[in-house]
Amino acid sequence: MSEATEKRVRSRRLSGGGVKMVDVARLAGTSTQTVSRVLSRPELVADDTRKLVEQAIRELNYIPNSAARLLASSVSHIVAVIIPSLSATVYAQEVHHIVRVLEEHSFSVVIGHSDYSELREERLVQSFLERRPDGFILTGTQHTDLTRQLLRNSGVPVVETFDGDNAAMDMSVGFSNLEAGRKVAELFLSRGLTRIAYVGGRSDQDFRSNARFEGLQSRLAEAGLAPVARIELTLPMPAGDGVRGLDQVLAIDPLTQAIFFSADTLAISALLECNRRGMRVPEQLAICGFGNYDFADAIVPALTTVAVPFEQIGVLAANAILARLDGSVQGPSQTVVPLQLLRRGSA
Amino acid sequence: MSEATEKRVRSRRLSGGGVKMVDVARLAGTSTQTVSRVLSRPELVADDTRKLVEQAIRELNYIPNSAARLLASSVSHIVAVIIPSLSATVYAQEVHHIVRVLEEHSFSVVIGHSDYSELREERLVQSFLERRPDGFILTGTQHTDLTRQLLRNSGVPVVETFDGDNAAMDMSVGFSNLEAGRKVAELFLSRGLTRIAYVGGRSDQDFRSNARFEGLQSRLAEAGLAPVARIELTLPMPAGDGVRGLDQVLAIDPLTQAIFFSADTLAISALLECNRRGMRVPEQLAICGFGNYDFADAIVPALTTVAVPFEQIGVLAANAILARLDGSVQGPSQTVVPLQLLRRGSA
DNA sequence: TTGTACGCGTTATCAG
DNA sequence: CTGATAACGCGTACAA
Repeated sequence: MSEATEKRVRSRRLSGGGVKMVDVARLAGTSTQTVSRVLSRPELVADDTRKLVEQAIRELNYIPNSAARLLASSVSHIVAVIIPSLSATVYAQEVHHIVRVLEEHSFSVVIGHSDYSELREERLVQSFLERRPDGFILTGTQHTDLTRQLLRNSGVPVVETFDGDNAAMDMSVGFSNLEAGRKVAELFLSRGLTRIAYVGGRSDQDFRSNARFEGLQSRLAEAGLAPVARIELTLPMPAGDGVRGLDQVLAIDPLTQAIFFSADTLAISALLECNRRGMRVPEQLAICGFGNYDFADAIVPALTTVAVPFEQIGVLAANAILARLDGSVQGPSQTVVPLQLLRRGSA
Repeated sequence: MSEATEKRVRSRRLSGGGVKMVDVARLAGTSTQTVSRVLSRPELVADDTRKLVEQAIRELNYIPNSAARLLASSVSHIVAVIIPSLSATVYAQEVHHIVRVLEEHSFSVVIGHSDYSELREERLVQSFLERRPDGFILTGTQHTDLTRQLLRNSGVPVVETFDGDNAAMDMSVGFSNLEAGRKVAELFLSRGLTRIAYVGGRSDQDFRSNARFEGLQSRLAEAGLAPVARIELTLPMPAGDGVRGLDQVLAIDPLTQAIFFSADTLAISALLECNRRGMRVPEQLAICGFGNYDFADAIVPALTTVAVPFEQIGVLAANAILARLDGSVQGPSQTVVPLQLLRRGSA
């Protein structure tokens, strides 16, 4: 390989044009230290020197190397986010707002899918830890022991989201899934409905859905109702699974009066299927969803559902990390955001 | 600060427990080089030594520092992905599959939102470049000059997605938006519809929507039809905007026979609104969407739409980066994935 | 198959 | 306000 070729390859890999801080310093006639200061704490540099440096930076198209910065300063400006899947609107929404907030504070977000598996989450944590993130945002409070140990050991701020019922390792921003279930139970009870079913994710995959079921179940039991039928779907659940859930419920009890679906996607597809079959909603079958997604109030009848403030969760989670990093907040914290039952046409 | 406290703080920030390769080497009784080899090319190490090292790694909970690795090897194992917004299902889906594929190859994905702005994209590129990513995946082919220059200069593989009509800077994986428009025009023509409207994003924001409009318009013009009415909505467009688009179209021409919406979300909400108003679809008004989202075929009448293989786009984009990185593919490339018009009930 | 010496690009420390 | 020097933790090249 000729020297020229080698140089080209090298600079390509470096992908910074090969220009580094020394080059800027040389051109500006200062030391690298001053360049560094202009970049991180410009107020400490004399105006003239600063302008000289800034000029040199532009001229050379200098792009700092964050790896070198991390190595020297042990601050990565990275926040690692692990969610079950980006194809579920819920999590996509949450991440959207996390990214939005963190971008404003010049943090980068690296993202990973646990695919609803604690083990995959563990592997991701392990691999993300190599990047020395300044914060972690996880989903739920269910993790392997190793995950907990790794995280605790690393000392990185951790926010667990979507679960306000269980204790968090560090910080948490979530809502009470138990309460969601109870709210829906109340609704059904207030309408005098007694033959009730629940459709959600598999109990070994979706722990937060479990809590919603528990809430529903326990409140109904308090009212003296028989245990509700429960259908467990394998995650991820495409919208069409709502129809399958509906069919399984009706197979168990054709006279079922109400179904609580663990996600609006399921509820909507079930409701539309009822329309198609001529089953009257809510008279013949009441349907309640969870999440208040797009179209929940556009379909006919409009979907009764539990509104979850996904945006707020994302924003608060990001802020929790930021607050811990800038030192304005110190200890653990547990934030529970409110849910709202939206009574519309379907239940 | 006591020495102990100082040490604790330090190790917290390092978030790797402070254990480094030398520590592992020391415990295993080898050199760091051997540890390094065990991590990257285990086959070059004798079985016994390897086991010793692996044992030491476990015992110390050693977590490699990717910044140091990058600094020494100039490989970051990071791919930067920039999309307009994660709250649009399209992009969330695409990213989902990008992440899925890249995770399998132990690449991390950092993600950013351009918010449909070239300038914000430019700033993101600038900031991501500091991390020396091994690849970039962008959306569309519309970028600022600086973005192009920065990217070209860096030598990083770049994939532009969602636009198969325009020339790419390096590689591209997309579909023809022009063709999408033409396909829909054909459909309307075949049904003898002549008063046609288009509802999409603002022309200065959504360039790919522009192309769909062009395709529609030009094909209709070829058939001798008058220019179609065009409604421009400001991005991001919540689903409810479909109704606003519908209203604006009807305000311009109450006798409009067909509308092509630039996204299914808009089309679905408009269609449901038509149902509510008692406007018969497609007899009175034909509706065609774009994207084939969830519920497109669950509503009544089922939505006629253009199916876009978002998953395939994500997978191909990720693979394009990977192929370039492992050297199996060298030059630029332009991949166009096929679209499919799904004729269903609404048009 | 393993070890040694050095460089990667930046920031912290401390002196001036 | 600025500069010299020493880390930061790992991979590469080369030698053994």
